[in-house]
Amino acid sequence: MQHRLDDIDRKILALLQQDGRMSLADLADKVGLSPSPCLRRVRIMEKAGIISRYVAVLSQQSVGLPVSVFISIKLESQREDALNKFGKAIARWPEVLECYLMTGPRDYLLRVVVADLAAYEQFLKQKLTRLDGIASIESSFALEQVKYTNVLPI
Amino acid sequence: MQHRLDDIDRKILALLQQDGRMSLADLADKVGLSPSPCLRRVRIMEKAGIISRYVAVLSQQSVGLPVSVFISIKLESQREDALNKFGKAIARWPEVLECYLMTGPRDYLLRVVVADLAAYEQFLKQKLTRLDGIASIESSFALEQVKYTNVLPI
DNA sequence: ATTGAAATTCTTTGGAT
DNA sequence: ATCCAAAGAATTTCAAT
Repeated sequence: MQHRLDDIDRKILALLQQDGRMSLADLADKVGLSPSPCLRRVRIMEKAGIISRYVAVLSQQSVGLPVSVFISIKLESQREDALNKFGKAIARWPEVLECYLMTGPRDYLLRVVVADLAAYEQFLKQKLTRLDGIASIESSFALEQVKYTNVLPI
Repeated sequence: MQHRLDDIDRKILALLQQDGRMSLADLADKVGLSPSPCLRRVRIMEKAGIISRYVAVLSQQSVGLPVSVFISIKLESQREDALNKFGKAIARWPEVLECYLMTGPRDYLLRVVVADLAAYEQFLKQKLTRLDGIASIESSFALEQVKYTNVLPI
């Protein structure tokens, strides 16, 4: 699973993180290879799971889902099965874009994306609060997305 | 800037969010169009900014950056120029993948990605705490990324 | 707005270094 | 491990509906 990345690999990753549809010819050119070894490297990194997937990133605004809500959740029990059960339930809901198990007083941190406050209320009432084992919920709203990138500082 | 999406558009977006490299032939087939009108729709949504970009998503683990830290920051002043200045400084640092201006007692919420605790300490000491105007900082660590997706529930 | 086919460009394979 | 060149796919354009 461990794979030693050299400078060319890192350059390929940096470029593909910025433009996942860059043509192989361009990519090869920019890293100083010809297309076939460049493709070879890309395929190796895909198979190794270094490149997980290629996706289109949409604008939340443009599709009518401008609101990000961060929800901190404390469970009644931190036993592993309780945590796992909760995690699985959460992961099924499409409104939840990110979910982290956290250190500190709160167990989970979620980023939930909705159209407006009414939709958020619906999510809370019809989904989140119907789960068993929640001790407390705390919500904060994002007024502005100042930065949002997938680019890892490799 | 407003663009009315029909069912086919939404289907295209759903598919491209899951696989940004799906071939046009496949995509067209799955939404019940021939390639050219399908491409037309994609191009329109790209130009309208609905599709912001195409990217490769990497595994944090595999590239040696397994740690996500959420940092809540309160500023001394919430004046617009103070907020903007802070936002711009934050956005420049590659360790910061996400940054939100928030409601409530904390002004900013950041997701910072690092290799380990030592790298986090470096980030704090050499970057974040050197900014003027910070009243307080609070960090929580993600033990596990339970869900992380770009797929918006359109 | 969509079709279907032609033209172009890109990806992918394989033999040679 | 990389290069070059040929083969195979895919994207993109355009005249017609």
